[in-house]
Parts: sequence; C-alpha cells; structure tokens
Amino acid sequence: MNASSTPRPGRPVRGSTTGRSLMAALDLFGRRWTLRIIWELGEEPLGFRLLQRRCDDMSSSVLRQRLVELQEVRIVEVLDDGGYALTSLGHDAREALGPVIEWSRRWAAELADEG
Amino acid sequence: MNASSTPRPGRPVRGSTTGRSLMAALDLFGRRWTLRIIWELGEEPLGFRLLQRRCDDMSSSVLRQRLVELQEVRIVEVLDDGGYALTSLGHDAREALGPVIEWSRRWAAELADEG
DNA sequence: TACTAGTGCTTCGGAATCAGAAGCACAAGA
DNA sequence: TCTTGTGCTTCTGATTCCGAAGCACTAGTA
Repeated sequence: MNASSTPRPGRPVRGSTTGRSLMAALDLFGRRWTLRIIWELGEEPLGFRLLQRRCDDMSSSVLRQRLVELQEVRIVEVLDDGGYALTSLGHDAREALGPVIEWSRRWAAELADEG
Repeated sequence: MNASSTPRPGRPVRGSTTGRSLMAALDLFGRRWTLRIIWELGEEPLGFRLLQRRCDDMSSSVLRQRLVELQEVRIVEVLDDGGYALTSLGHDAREALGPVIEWSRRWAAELADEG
C-alpha cells in the first residue's frame, strides 16, 4: 500500500499538476470498485466479508486497499463494533450520486432500443 | 479491444432494469479517465490530441480505448469534422455529475482542516 | 477442553490494464 | 517540397487487479 497515492484535493493528482478538487474526486472515483463500495455502504454499515459479497465478491486485497484509501480521505470510517460505515461526508457523496443513478436508468432505456 | 467487455445495462429482466443498470454505470465510470473524459468533452467538442492534452496528457492508447467504449454506449459521438462530442445522453451524464462537483468542494474544504 | 464456523486481513503469483514513447499515413500551409 | 499538426496504432515495461490460500482471532457448541 502506498498511502500517499490516494488522491486528495489540494495536492497534485495522478497526471495532474493543478490539484483541483474536482480532478481529485474524479481520480478517486475512477478506480475500480470505489463507486460501488460507497453505494453499498450507503445502505447500511457492513463488515468486511459481507461488504465483499455485496460487491459481487470482489477480491479481498483490492477491497482492503479501497477501504484504506476511503478512510484516509474521510469518506469511510470504522465503527466501534469493527464494521465499516460512511462518514457524513461519505453519505453526502452517495447522495451526490443520486442523479447518476437516475441517468443510468435513462441510459439503460435508450440502449435497450437497439439491443 | 474486446468490444463486448464494455459494460452495458442488461436487457430488461422480468420487467425491471433498475438494479443492473446502475451497476453497469458504476462499472463504466469506474475505469480510469472515463469520468474525466466526459467532463472535458462537456465544455466543447474536441479533437483527439487536444482532448488528450486537456486530460493531463493521458496515454493515447487508453484514450482511444475509452473513446471507443463511450461510443459503443452512446455517450460520445464523432462529428462530421472528425471531432469528438458528447451525445445528448452524454450531456445528461455530465449534468448528473454536477452534484458530485459540489460535493468535491466540500470534501476539499473538510480535508484542508487537517492537512 | 476441543472442534467448528465465521470474521478481518495478508500474501503472492499470474492476469489484465495502463503508461508512454515511437512512429505511420494523411492533410493543410508555407 | 518541407514543415507542422492531426488521428491513430503498436509495442514494452510498469502498475493494478484478481483470486486462491491461509493466518490469527472470536463466538458458539459440545
């Protein structure tokens, strides 16, 4: 794990010299499974293995990596009982994903017209 | 390029496309540079090399790959003059990203409090 | 006292993906 | 003709991801 590779606003991001917060967010979200993890955790706090199952049995090594990254940037936190949960910031992020979900329905409908 | 590997919302199953279309979207967006490309193309249509520059000089091979994928799922189209542009569906997707941008600002502010 | 089953997490080899330099064919301008 | 810029491909090495295996620990069961 290279901790310093986690994209953060205010600092240069992978392939970026500007460090604009949006680019940091796009980089963070543009990593496999991160969006999905945020989505699944939004429903309810989950333990490691259960969360893994919800994410189509993604590999445990990557899941662990993502969880560390998301903790570093305060989107995910560990509860007293050891479970993983979204922080308030994390919940905001998930809510911000709402329109994306609506869009994906329209997208699905449009693509279905052609097969 | 394996064309069939591009995530698409599944065909309607038992009258509902809801669950799977979101997962397909999360998978599609969870690929490096995809979100960024949609974002940059939202400003205006761009040629290949200019788009590449806007995306922090990402590698041309990956850019080409992403553009093919995004064309397959009707988010990006090629104009008569050869430039790349978002389709109307693509513009909708970019607009759906609006709340994510607002969120990223709050995220930046909160993370700045600690360093 | 086992024994079992579940947990969070790590390790590691191979597979898939990405990065980035190089270069090709083409077009427009000087 | 010579240059410059374009879209795009190909190639090699680096990075990332996958996934099976297994470890240490806990809770329950007998």
